[in-house]
Amino acid sequence: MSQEVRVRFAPSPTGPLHMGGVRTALYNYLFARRHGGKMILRIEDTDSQRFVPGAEEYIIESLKWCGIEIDEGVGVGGPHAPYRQSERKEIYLKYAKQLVEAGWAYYAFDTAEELDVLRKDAEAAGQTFAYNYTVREKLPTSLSLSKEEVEERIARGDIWVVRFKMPENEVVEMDDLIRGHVKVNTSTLDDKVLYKSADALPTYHLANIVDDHLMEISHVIRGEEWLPSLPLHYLLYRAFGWQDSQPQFAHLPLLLKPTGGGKLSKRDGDKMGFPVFPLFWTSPTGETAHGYREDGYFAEAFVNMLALLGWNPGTEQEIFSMQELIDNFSLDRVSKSGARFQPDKAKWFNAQYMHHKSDEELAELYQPILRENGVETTDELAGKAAGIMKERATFIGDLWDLTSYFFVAPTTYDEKQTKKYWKGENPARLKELREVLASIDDFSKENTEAVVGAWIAEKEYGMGQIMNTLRLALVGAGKGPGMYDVTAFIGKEECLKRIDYILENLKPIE
RNA sequence: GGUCCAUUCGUCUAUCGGUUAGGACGCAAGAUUUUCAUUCUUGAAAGAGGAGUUCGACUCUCCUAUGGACUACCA
Repeated sequence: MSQEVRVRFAPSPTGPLHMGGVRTALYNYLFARRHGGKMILRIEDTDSQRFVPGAEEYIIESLKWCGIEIDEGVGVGGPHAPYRQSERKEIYLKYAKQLVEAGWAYYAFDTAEELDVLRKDAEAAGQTFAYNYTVREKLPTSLSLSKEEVEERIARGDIWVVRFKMPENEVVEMDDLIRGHVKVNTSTLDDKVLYKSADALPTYHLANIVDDHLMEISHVIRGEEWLPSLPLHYLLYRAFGWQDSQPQFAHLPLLLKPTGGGKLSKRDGDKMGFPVFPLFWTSPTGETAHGYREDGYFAEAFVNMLALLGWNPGTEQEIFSMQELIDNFSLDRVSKSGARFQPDKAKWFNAQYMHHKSDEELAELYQPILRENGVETTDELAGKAAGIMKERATFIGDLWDLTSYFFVAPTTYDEKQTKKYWKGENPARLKELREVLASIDDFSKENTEAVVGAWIAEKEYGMGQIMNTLRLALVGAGKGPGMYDVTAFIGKEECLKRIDYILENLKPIE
């Protein structure tokens, strides 16, 4: 690529960023890094009505959590600052006027209410109202009104908008890096609003093109929902005379609901029992939504899962670090069709990352949970316990259930296991085993296993009966790792204590 | 309704004209095991339909069907 790669992620702060947005950001980031380019974060807050306090901070924190680094933009600054469109307000009017003067746009004085009426009337007549070449010279616009009247209306403070003057019958030919060649006839398009005088702000279309141009964006990688407005954007580049430096476009397939039936939306999450947001979210009105982070997902697993939803490396590798994603990413391996999000797969990815964590990493993550449960222990022991059981866990939060008996002696016993093993000769045998254990000096896993194994063999006892009875005493249930993992972990003294406890406190089943 | 995009196992996907259509998740069975798991092995499971082009089509073209997006003074 001869030209410097500059991509942008340009969310609108209308609420928490959902996972589809995170994926768009991720693909932009991977593409930028892959080509040694820059990743820009621009906040598109041109809709004052829908602005949600806290959303911008949420977006920034989400990207940070995911490891998506911003080179330029809101929060980090850069040569094209400001990167928040509300702070660039004064830039856009000039460009809107430039378009009007060049005959590519015009003023329109309709009120929102008037347009609503026109739409309703058309609907009632079984038609669709389109603001386009068929009506723009009949409605109050600078195309139908005299120059004087237009100036007068503007001067006296009538509200107006600038609309793009969509050519009447022209085929726009476009190229998309993912979809290939696309053609659209402009007659099917309408005259989009580019600028609104009421709040002195541009709409997405104008702000987007102007900023992408000013910020020297080389590639626009965004969701497929923008594909229908691509012809307008092409025409805008042409109207401004910027077609030579126009960015290349790539429209990403959508993320669909697990059930099919539509794109994943902000409301789907809690309804279907999985998070749709990266981070926990509290809206200004107090509503909350689950987040992957708080639900126990590792950022690396979340990113890995998202990366593979709509892109694949062409090999059978599925586990990728961020660096591996960067090294392998390319837009031509992005699929064209929407990808249904599957919560089960997300869990699987998390489990994979869990299994590969070191004891040290696990200790750090697990300690807070141990403390919550009233356990004070060393990082070494926390990590060791987690390490023994990690392969059975999907989330860090699973570990407590899986390892609590390493730290806390059972005082109640699982009913099923009790009925099965706390009967017959087993209690007496456990007493014998206690003495065997008491005589062992080297309580390591290997030695204990050798001594106890030899004893069972010599006595010709049933391995299953002995071990499960011991398990009942030490764990309190029919679960857990190999018995000698437990004995070695809790140590001789604690072992004997737990055996004594069950012998004294649990009545054998007759 | 209109415009545009898409369509391989239930799901995510590989295949870039010639394959027994491969992998992963999930599911089922078996093996291992002192328990619960893990793990391992195996299995079931797909080219939407119809025309063409071609020696040959999942792959190219067209039609149909289905799904989706867009159709705001929202992004």
